[in-house]
Amino acid sequence: MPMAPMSSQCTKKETNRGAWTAEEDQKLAQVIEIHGPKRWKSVAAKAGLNRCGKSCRLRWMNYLRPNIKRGNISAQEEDLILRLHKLLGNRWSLIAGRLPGRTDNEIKNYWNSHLSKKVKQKEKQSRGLVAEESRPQNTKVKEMDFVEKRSEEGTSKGDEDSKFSHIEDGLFDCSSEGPLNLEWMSKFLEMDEDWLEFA
DNA sequence: AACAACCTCAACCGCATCAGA
DNA sequence: GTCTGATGCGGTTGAGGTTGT
Repeated sequence: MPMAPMSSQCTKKETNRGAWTAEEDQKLAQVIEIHGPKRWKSVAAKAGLNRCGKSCRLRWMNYLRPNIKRGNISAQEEDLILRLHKLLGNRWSLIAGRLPGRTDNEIKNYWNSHLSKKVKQKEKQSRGLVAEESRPQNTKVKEMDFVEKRSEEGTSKGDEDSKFSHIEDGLFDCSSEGPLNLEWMSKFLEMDEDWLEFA
């Protein structure tokens, strides 16, 4: 699939662009099997691929990596994405990290094509329902308050990450536990509003 | 059948951050 | 401390597929 002009990092020489061929995939997978998924520039060179390292990394991460699930996002996964997005915002890589076999790109695409519409619709509906109740606070508002509170305390962009750090690094970090227990995560996320209230 | 409008998703871009020299 | 290249991330694009007229 031909794309726009070359990025600055791929201008040095003529590089292949657009859709990957099966042959390219095979070459890339072979080299990564031997050398591992690092030093992408040299991986591209070793594989004899006329691709920039960035492109190879993306292809590996989103398509060739082992244990990648493709398509058919289950209702449970969808629910999890919705909850995690409510909690973390557009931090796709973090959300993907909690969904074994799913990539940030896939989740981002799924969100943009399916869930964002669903959420908007839901919001519209609930807005209509709660209009009379004049209830000013929903979870999102609470979350924004929390972020604002933190920024008042002098948190910068770098510190913004730290507002999640106790979650990410502690009880929320499942990376070391092998395959994620989705049920457990869903249950945990049921606590998200309580957590935001607490924060 | 033909065309338009819409949808999906692989791939690219630009920027931020990290790591090593 | 600074520079530079590598890596990672979120946003965006556009080809190809699907659906509607």
